[in-house]
Amino acid sequence: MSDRRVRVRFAPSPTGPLHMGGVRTALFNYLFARKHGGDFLLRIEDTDQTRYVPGAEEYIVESLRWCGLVPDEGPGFGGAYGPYRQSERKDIYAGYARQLVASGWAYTSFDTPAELDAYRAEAEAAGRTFSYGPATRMGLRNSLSLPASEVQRLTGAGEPYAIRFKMPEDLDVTEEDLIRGSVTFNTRELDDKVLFKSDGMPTYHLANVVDDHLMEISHVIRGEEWLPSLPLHILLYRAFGWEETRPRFSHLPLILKPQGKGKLSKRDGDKMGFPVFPLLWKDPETGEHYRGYREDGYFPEAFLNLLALLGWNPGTDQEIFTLAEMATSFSLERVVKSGSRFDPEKARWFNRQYLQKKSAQELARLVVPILYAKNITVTLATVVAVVEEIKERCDFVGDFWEQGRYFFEAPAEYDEKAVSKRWKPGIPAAVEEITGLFSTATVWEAAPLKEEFSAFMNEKGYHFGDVMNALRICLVGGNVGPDLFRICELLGKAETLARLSTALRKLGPGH
RNA sequence: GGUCGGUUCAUCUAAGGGUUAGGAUUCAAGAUUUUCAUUCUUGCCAUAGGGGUUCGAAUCCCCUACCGACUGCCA
Repeated sequence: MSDRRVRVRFAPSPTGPLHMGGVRTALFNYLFARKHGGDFLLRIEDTDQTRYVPGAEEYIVESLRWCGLVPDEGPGFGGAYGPYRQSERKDIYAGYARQLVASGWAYTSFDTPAELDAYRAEAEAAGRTFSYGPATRMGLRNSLSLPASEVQRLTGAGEPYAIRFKMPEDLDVTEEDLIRGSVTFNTRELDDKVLFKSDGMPTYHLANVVDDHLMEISHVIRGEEWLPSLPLHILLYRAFGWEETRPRFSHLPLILKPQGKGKLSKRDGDKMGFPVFPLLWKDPETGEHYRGYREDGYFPEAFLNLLALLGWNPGTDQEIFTLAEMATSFSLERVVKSGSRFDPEKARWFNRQYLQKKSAQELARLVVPILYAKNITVTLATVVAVVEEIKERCDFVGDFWEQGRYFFEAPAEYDEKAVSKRWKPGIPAAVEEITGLFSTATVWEAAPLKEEFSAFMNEKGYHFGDVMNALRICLVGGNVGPDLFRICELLGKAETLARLSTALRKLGPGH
C-alpha cells in the first residue's frame, strides 16, 4: 500500500455550481497528486437522477480549467479507468450489491419511502428518532425479517426493493485520518444505509467505495461532511475483502462564512458582497445569477492561492505561491483541523499581490477590452503607459477604469469637496497664466513641463500646492491620481489645454 | 436529542512541554508622496472557562461552555 502509486480523485455531484469549498477540495487533491507524482482524477457522481441540474457538469469542468486544475483522467480527459461518470457505470454496481447480500453483509428491503417517512414522522412526534438499524430492522419489511418464501414472492412479483447494508451491532471502527489523527466510531450509533436504490442506481456510499477500489484510488481527500459516513465506508471495504488495498482517508475542515454562524453557503456572497463560486452561474430553474471570482476580476492564481491558505499553511511565512510551489510544499499533515472563516478583505489583498506582479503590458491587454466596451479606442501603447501610472492603485483589473478614466475622457464634473477646498480666489488667474505658459511649451514631456512650471511658480512667488491641486482638479476632476506632469504628458498638449480652459469656464472665479 | 469533529489577536494562522505567544489581513498613528492611493515605520489586539499531570502547559488528560458536520432509496 505504501509503495502504491498515488491516485486521488475529486468527485463532485453535478447538482449545481461548484462551490469555492469544492474548488479547495479539488485543489488539495491536485496538490497531493502533484506532490507525490501521482494522478488526479475527476469523477462525476451523478447517481441521483432527481437532482440532475443541466450545465452543472460543464460548469465543474470549466471551473477546474479556469483554475488550472486539469484532471489527468476524467470525463473528456481520457484515462484507463473509465468511464468516469457514475451514470455510465450503472451496470457494474448491482453485481457488487448482490455480492454483499450473498455474503450476508447486506439485505433487501421492501419498505417504501412513504412508509419510512411515516415511521420518521411518528418517531419525531414521540420525541425520538427513527433509525433503520439493528434495533428496528426485524420489525420492518426486509429479507431478514420476512420468511424466505415471502421474499421470493415479492421479488417475483416485481416489488421494488432497495439493498441495505447490515450494520454490525456493536463494533468499534477506528481509522487514522491523515489530518485528524485517530477517529473511532461505534456501529451502535449507525444505521443500515441504503447501498442500492430501488431505481437501479447505487447510492454514494456503494458507488464511491466500488469506484475508488476499481480506479485504484490511494487517498481519499474530501470534506468534513463525510466524516460521519467513514465507518460505513471502512466496513464496506472490509465486506468486499478490499482492506489491503483500500485508500487512506483525510477529511478537510469546512470554510465558514465571514460573519455569523455556519458554513459558507451560496447566498452569502450576494449578502456580503463577494463571490462564493468560481464562475458566474445562472440558475437554469430560477434564472438567478450568482457572481463568480472570474467575472469579479480575480486572477485564477490568486483565487487558488487564497483558497490554499484557507486551512493549510506551509509552516513558513510564505503566503504567495505558484501552483507548482504549492505542490512542492503541500502536505496533509499541515492542513488544520478547524473550520476557517473566509475573509473577503484578505482575498482582495491576494489578488492585489498578483496584479502588482504583472507587467503593464500584460495588464494593458486586459484593460483594452474594458475600454473597447466603452467605445474608447486608443493604442495599446497608450494603455500600457496609463496602466504603468495607475497600476499600484488597483487591486483588480476592473479598478483600472475607475482609477484612470480621466485619461480617456474629460471630467464631466468636478469633485465638490476638492473644489471648495482648492478653488480659492486668485487661483483661477494663476491657472490661466499656467495655461498660457503651457501653450508655449515646445517639448510636451513631464520633466520639462515640470521645470517650466517650477520656474514660473518661483518667479511669481505662488504657492506650489495650491496651484498644482487646482490644475489637478481641472484635468482629472478631483484631487487624485499620479504625478500631475505625467498626466499632462499622457493627455497631450491639446487635450490638456482644452481641459484647462473648460474648467476655467465651468468653475468660474474662486470663492 | 444522539454521534463525531473543532476551539490561539476582529480574521487567516505559527509555536508539535521551556519564546517578551511569531507572521499576515483589517484597523489606527507617523513618515514619504506639495494631491489621493501606494510604500515604509510604529501601534492596538489572542491561547474559551475550570480542574488536573509536570519544576514548567497554548501544547498532555478530564469536565463545562460554545461552534460545526452528520443523523435521506441526497451527495
